[in-house]
Amino acid sequence: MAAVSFGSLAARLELSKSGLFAHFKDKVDLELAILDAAEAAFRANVIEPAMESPGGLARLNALFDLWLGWAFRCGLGGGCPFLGASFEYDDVPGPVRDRVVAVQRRWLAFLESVVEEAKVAGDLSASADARLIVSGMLGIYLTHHFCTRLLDDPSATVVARRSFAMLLAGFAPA
Amino acid sequence: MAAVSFGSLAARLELSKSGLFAHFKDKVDLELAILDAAEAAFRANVIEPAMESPGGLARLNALFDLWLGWAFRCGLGGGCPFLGASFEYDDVPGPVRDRVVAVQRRWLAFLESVVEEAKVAGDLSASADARLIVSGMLGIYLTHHFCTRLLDDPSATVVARRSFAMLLAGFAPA
DNA sequence: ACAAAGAACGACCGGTCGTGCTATTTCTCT
DNA sequence: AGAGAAATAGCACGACCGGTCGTTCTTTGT
Repeated sequence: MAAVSFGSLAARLELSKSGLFAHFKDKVDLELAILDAAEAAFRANVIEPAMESPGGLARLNALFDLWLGWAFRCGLGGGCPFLGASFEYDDVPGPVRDRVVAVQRRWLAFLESVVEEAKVAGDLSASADARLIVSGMLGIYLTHHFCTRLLDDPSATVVARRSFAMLLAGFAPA
Repeated sequence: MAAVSFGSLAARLELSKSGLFAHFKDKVDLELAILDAAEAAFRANVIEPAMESPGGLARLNALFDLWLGWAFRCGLGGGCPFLGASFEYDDVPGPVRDRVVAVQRRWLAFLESVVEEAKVAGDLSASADARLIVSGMLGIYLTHHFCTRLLDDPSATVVARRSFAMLLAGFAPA
């Protein structure tokens, strides 16, 4: 978020800096709007397409596939905006951090609910710890982001998919 | 790294801003020095203690335990400096990013070598993919950092340990 | 005793940041 | 066509940024 400023944004929009203030009264207002837009993009490009898969394991697989690299696919050159904001604001109290926390918690809770669906459908062991599975998925996503963007590792996506397969294999139904 | 500036650092050190320039000629010089110091702390508080464990799986376990939350244990209030720098500089070319990349690559390669040791010692399946294991460990570390610092999740450490146990269980010797 | 070196100082520079104020333009609705 | 609202522009502000300057003070080696 530090990458975006009124000055630079106005220049890129070919608009005066003060003209932007007609739309965003504040810096935090701007940042919250960015998060809103990112959330809408995430919903449209990850959640909604996955909703066409039947609930349970199929949907979980679809969510994982769509989650991986979604920002890149949306043309967001800066990587996942939620991850960026998460690491930038994990130390900075305020409404922006609160929003980021809320978004992340909601997303993880949603993933957990899909895992629970897969359990009742018999696609995953009834004794599987949904929390552990979602935590594992988050780890794979974080690692993929890390290895792709920082380390330029071309095999990151392959490794991520294999990791996910192994994760689920550990919770296969009895 | 954006959190540290010559002005703020000088104030905290009760020293004039220009006095700092006698020690660090540049902003990047300062940042590289910070990374050096962080690396020394990491070596002293994670790697060296783990070297007292016998090589192989025991050392891998020690490394994991010492890795988790090492920054907090060292009094680094801002979380793992390498993670912060990684996400801050994954987009910013230059000597700082290069250094961060080098540090991370070296650390992951080192972890991989310990996994290989555990394989030849028979503590892990000979067919285990070291890359996959290290990637899993990184994911658990990232998730732990994320859940601890952003989400204030008190169960993050327990989940991390269980995830690690499950990860290794997937590669148990035949 | 004296010179060289290092550390610290305060003042200052150009630049960018977020943010306010006051026009002016442009659009919309009667 | 004209009134009123919305959007945009221009300008200035104080704060902070990284960085340079010349100057002092202290230490150290000879």
